[in-house]
Amino acid sequence: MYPAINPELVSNLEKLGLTENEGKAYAGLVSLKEATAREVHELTGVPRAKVYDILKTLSMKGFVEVRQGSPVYFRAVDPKHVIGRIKDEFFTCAIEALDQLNELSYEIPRSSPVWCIQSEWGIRKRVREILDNVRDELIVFSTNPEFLGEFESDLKKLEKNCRLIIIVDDLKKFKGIPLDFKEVGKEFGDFVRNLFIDGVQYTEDCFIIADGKESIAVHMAGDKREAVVIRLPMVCHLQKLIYNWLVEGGFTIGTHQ
Amino acid sequence: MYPAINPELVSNLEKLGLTENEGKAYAGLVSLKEATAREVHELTGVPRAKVYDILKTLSMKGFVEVRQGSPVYFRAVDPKHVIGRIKDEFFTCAIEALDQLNELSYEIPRSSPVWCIQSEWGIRKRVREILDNVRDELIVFSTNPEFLGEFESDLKKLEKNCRLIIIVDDLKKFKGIPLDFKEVGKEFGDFVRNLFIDGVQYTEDCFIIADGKESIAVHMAGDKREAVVIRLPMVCHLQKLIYNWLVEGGFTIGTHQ
DNA sequence: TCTATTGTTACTTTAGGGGTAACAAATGTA
DNA sequence: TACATTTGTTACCCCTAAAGTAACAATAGA
Repeated sequence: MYPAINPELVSNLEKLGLTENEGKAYAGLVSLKEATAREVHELTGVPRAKVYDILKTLSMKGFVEVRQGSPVYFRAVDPKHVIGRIKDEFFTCAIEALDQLNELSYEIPRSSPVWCIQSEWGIRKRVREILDNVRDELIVFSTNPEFLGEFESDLKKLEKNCRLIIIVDDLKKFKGIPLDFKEVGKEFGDFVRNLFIDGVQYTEDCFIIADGKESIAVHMAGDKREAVVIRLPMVCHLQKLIYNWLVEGGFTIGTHQ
Repeated sequence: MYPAINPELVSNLEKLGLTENEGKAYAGLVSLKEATAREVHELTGVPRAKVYDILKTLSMKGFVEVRQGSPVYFRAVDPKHVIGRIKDEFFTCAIEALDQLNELSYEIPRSSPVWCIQSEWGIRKRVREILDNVRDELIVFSTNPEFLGEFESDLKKLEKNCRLIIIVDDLKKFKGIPLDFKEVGKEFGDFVRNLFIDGVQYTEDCFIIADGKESIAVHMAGDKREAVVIRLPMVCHLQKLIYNWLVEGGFTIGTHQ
């Protein structure tokens, strides 16, 4: 059993670029002040056949001084100098790398965290995922009872587990769904039923905000369904807007069972 | 052939602790700003099967941000932050290692670069090595013609190739050796012939200074021969002392052929 | 439903570092 | 001078990490 060199020290020296045996040998020499290779081996456990090459490598790195003779004596260079040298080289390297990276014309992209999903199956799967991950609160807005009806069972479960708010444009359309609904004011209802963007009519099948963190907007663009997933920080803002609409816009409060 | 990421940049990032493929992927992302895994693969050449795990590893290290979706998009964290983080961790490690090394009670050893040789053959071999390595100047002092005579041929060669100064305590003793000698003053001669250290008589068979860099002192301690090899910086000082002795002490100048 | 793309897994190869045994050279002793 | 001991070196083996490839599973789009 070799008397241990502090394993943490060896680990730190490895992080600084030395191999395990180099770290042991150097630490051993620091401890012994001046020593033969055999003494370094006996203290540190570095194999005797390896210790000569390792000390030679350390010498070539400038971390160890050698006194030729038989036996050869080795002496550690002052740790302050060794660590200083390692730090300097690392710094030089870091600055150079930073310059090279900066030359790659780095710019933080400004695009918000938005993804488009264009397949029907993908949209439904993602909606279901979002519903599955709700913890505290879910806000739903819909103008399409057929689409919303697909998630009736999911929503029934959520009623029990979190604060569920479902807002629709027209209560009459959703009376076949056994859930509690709120209705937006007529003005807003008319607004969402008459959305045109670039000559294409949009209808908002579903807009969901989960826990104020993530939202998905499912809409028809012309005759193509598309979903957009949106994350922080816009979502919280949208959430507040919708709450405000609830309070200020005024709308018929009705429920169906 | 993949469009190369600057190999020097990759090498620098490796020195900073990233693997080769991690460095390539990170640099690729910095260059692309925001990209899919396939785009990173196409730019950098990192194998497509590897690139997902590598980007995930970089993400866990905090060097890359991930936007979930299909496909997943990746974005590089600002290099200034990444390199700053790496430097901070390295610094912490370096300081800790230095503290640990200092706890080993390191002291620069004060012993001068001196080695002892105790075998007759070793002494002769080392003297011969030193004579073989002379370039410009050799200073020899001796009180033992038998010992000095062993190196007559070596010294004859040196006469032609460098500045050779041989000083002896008594010219008469060395007349059988075909070399030019100088004789020390009587006072010094008496001194070296009557050296006692710890009750043991020392006789200086030979003292050699080669090129002002290395010296070997061969002496009898009692009835045991011993050699001491000495290196910088004391040697230059001794050399100057001897030169001064030559000039100031005054000694009979004689030569034998 | 089929095709293309994305993402993952399993396997192989290479290089570097660590360990051991044995040998050559040097030193010390009788 | 010969022998024993110590010093210093070489050859070989093993393991791990990283890199590369082929194939498969999952997902998205038409």
